Amino acid sequence: MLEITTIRQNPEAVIARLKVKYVENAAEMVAQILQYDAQRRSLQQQRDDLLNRSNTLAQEIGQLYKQGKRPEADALKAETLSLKESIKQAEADFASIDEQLNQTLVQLPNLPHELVPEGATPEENFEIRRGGTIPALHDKAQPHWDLVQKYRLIDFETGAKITGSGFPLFVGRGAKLQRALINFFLDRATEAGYTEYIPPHVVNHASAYATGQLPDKEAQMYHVTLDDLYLIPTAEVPLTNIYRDVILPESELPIRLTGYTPCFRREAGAAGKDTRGLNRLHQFDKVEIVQVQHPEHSYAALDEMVLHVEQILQSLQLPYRIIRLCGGDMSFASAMTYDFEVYSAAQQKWLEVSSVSNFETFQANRLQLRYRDANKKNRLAHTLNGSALALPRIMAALLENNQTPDGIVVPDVLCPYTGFSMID
RNA sequence: GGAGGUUUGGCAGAGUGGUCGAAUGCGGCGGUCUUGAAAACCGUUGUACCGAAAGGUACCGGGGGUUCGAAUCCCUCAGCCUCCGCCA
Repeated sequence: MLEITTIRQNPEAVIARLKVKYVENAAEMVAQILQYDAQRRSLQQQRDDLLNRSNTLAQEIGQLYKQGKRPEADALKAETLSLKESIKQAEADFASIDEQLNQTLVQLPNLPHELVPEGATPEENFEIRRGGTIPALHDKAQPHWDLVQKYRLIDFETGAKITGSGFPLFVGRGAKLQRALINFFLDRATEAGYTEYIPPHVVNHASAYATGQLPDKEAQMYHVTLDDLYLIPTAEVPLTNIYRDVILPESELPIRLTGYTPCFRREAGAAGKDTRGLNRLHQFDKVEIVQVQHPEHSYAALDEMVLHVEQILQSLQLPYRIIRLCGGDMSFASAMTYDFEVYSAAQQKWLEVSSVSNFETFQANRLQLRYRDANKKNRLAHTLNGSALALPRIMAALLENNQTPDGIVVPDVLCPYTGFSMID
């Protein structure tokens, strides 16, 4: 959520920035917000004046009672009766406009950073660089969904039987390889200074709201209605919410967190689209990295996170490319996002395996995550997060790219984790 | 799941219908003293919104109610603790 003061101080700049994200009705929304804001302030003044009068009267009545002046006190009570009605009305008016202001405000996306390229579709994203080499596969190379069957690594059918499609069942060396990747990613993150957490996999309404999953993306989450809890779509939600309603001493910044969790996504409306094999699942594993940063250092931190992810891909020897998303392709809450894609050689496709974003104060504003600066002023911190990394598509690319006529070669860095160097 | 207790400022802890945004202690910050530090002493020390300012308003776990007036009384929800039950 944008800060109301930013909009109040420079509405034109806000509208101009939102154009980069192709928000068509930005001008209308901003105008609406400014109008609500003005109304809200005037209504607060009215309400506060009435409350002030009521407080004064109550005090006077108390004094009069104390002095034994009952009749005088009772006379004053008469005024408070009508005052009560006005206060009730004033409070309702204020609450209603406050609610409307908030509802409009949460619908406004974050402002993109000035380096974000203008563009509406993924075609207009900006490729930063590439790394690794695309392997030349042998004649009988297969896509991963055939490989996992051939070597009995993942059983999609039984997963579907137990739960439904998109819930894979990992088996034997497939399970071991998955666990190896999780441990490998976590070790890289903790070596880079991230503190490891194992958070709850289910969150309440307040947490889902604070990181922006609610109210807009409710359909993306599995909802446990009996307890009004949500299965996490990403570890970002519980990890970032550790710092909800927190004021940090400036000296504690930056904060670096990591955690492995399964992620649950309903993917409503995505049925049939790239859903073969591991490409798109309802449950998948991911290691997430999160940073809480001083505003002055958040973009350096973003670069650092990009480098972190890049080095992991390099050590796995996967061909990758890094893309800076254009305004139209960026998420609602992000000010700048880098996507990582790896090349899945048998599918002959680039697959998104990580997304690293700086949210600046957008998320912190909802979280009420602040730090106390040198002048003892509380300021919103910057939050960043990224996948490091999402497992399924890494697994898909590894299996496809490393297949040989004799079996699938396990990358060197993973062998200590798997205990085997070849799947045959 | 049942019974009881509890939830107050960074922490500890008082307050049980009016002058309480809230005593006191610790911690923090500033100062005096000191070559420096400690100790001692003095001062200061919550958050948010409105306002040019003066000042105003709200917040004592969340929500609602009683009352002219609620941290204090009532209802309700949640967290924590203890005992019982169940259980990995």
